[in-house]
Amino acid sequence: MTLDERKKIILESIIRDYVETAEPVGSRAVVKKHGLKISAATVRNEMSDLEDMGYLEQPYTSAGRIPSQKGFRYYVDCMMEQENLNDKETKVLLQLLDDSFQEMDELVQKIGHFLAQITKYTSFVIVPSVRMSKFKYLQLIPIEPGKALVLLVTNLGVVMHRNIEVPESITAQELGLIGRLFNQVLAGKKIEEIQRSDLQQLRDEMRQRRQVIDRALEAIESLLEDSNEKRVIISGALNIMNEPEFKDVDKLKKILAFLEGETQLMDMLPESVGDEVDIRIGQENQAEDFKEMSLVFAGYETRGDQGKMGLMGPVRMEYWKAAGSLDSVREIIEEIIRKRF
Amino acid sequence: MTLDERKKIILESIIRDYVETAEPVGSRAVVKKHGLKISAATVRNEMSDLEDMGYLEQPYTSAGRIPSQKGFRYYVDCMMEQENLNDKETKVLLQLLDDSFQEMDELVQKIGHFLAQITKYTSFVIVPSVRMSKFKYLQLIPIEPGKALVLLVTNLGVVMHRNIEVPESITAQELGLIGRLFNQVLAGKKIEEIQRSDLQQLRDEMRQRRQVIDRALEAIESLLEDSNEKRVIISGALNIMNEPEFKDVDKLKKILAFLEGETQLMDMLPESVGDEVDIRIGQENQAEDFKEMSLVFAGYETRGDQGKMGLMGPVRMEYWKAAGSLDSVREIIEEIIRKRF
DNA sequence: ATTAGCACTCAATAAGAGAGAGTGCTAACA
DNA sequence: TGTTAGCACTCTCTCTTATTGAGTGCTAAT
Repeated sequence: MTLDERKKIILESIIRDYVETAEPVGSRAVVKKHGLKISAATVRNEMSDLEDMGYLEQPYTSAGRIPSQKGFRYYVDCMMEQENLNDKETKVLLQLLDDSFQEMDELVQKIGHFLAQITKYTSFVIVPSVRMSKFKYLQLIPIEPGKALVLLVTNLGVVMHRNIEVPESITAQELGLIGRLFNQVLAGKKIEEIQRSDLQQLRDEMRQRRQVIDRALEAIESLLEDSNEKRVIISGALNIMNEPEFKDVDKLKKILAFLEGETQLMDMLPESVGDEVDIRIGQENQAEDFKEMSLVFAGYETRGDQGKMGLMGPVRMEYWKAAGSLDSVREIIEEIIRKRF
Repeated sequence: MTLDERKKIILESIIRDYVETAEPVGSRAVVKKHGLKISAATVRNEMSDLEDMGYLEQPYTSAGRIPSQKGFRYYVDCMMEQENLNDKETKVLLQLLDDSFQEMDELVQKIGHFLAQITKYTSFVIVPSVRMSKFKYLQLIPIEPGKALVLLVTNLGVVMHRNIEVPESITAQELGLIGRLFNQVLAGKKIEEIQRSDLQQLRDEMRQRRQVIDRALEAIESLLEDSNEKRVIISGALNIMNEPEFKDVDKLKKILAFLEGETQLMDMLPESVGDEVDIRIGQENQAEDFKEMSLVFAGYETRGDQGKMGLMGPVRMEYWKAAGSLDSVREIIEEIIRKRF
């Protein structure tokens, strides 16, 4: 389905206007705004056509028109030009990331903040799963009699730790030895591929310290579970409150509650995101409480798992800016990740 | 200033009613609710007196009365009986804390959740500062050529880590040695008391590795800064949305924005909290954006620094429940902390 | 195909009319 | 002297009823 040039101009004009003002747009406004050489009556006819085609709708007889979700979809698919970060914004981002950050989590936090701030929408960033990164180093550190610390470092620099109980009789040397053996066995393995069976031989060799090995493995498993849960970082949630469509507290509550249950957001996203920025408009979203929101998201590649990031706003959203920002940010941070990790 | 018995009953009755319904309370309602043996007219006279004294106010001529902030203050100071956790709630809490938690942060997170859930208010918990805990263990772990990990464990089990750069030439043995020397020098010292000068001798002895020692110190310092920033954990912020006084989005926004800037909340609290649960009603709060909220908070003692926790809600708040819950929770977690740390 | 003109529609706002809850005052009463 | 019944009065809330104005859809002329 393709529209003739004039209809496109009118549709775009209405979308731009509506996104800006959140008010229905009338035929006169369309003519004035774009200084069109045609009369309001002509525009009215065209608008009527566009409504019949489903791209516009009328809140009530004889109000102006607002773009339907189908209208936004058409615009996004066939007409929209992304608006990437401008020089100033890019500079801000680079400066932000220039300060040394310690690990992925910190980087990702900063990205989230930046996106929310620049677009005035709500951002989310999903930290690439530790599961996909590679085992680099493990150490068992005696803390006090009967207690030790399992320390795990991956190729992405993520450090995780957990306390375990060990027999009081065990010596620092022994713990050190066990750690080194772990390292030998697991070196370079993907974290998610670590299996108890990998350590079967080790377990057999060290009969009397089998318990410690098991505890360490349990610790690793529980670390992975924990780091799975906390993978979504949301910024600028309060920006939603500035949108007139959410001046109603009950609507607002639904959205914020939805965001609080972070897994719900994750569940809406596809397993893996392609090269393009992806857009979900209103009803296209699965979750019932999210059908008045739009979602713009993209993936970013890391050594290991793919990360995801995105922006959320009302259906009346500046898709061009959101998509463009994500695209620019992706490029910049993929570059940084390549260098750093 | 003390009130006669009947005025007290009437004040309490109005407070209880108003807290429950958020509506002005009339004289008839007071009589009915408490099955008083006096007439509505008499109550009206008493209410008029209470208004003159400043404990009640009228939204407009010939509406019912609502308690003034001064009224709440009087009630809280002179009449209120705390309502501690009941058996069921206590059981829930104990069960929640029964699962092994790894560190203070996790414990505190759970407490926060619990408080918010049980009271339907917004909770905050301030994690005791790492500064006050004691140095227990430090290790320098070689990660890859030119990079090492500084690992710091305190007596409260807090583990912090940070990457530093080291000369490529340095060996694992050397790093281990430096770590051990750090341990000797710093053993048992309060974290906040660690000074560069403590390590002067060490620096002198190890001329050619001075740089590594400096880097490690810098890492420790930056760790402390980081852990200072993130000390407030807020739960149940969305509960505020259920209060009718915040059905207006702008008011809501102010409060939520206030909570987002976590230091603002911390700045309102006294340095150190006494034995009693403390209550700040409405205007008594310093912060401009918080003058329509009330704050109920208490300290909890740990080995080292004092932690704080509290509940926030509208002025029309169930102070008895909030204060009682905090008191009970304090008792329970201080017990746990004594055992665990 | 385009446009000017005009009647028509419907939300938003304002103004007015009860209704109802609750008070304050007065006068009677224990 | 404290308590109470009775009643007029006040003020919000809600429900109607105009009024306004933006914007459309249709018709007829260009």
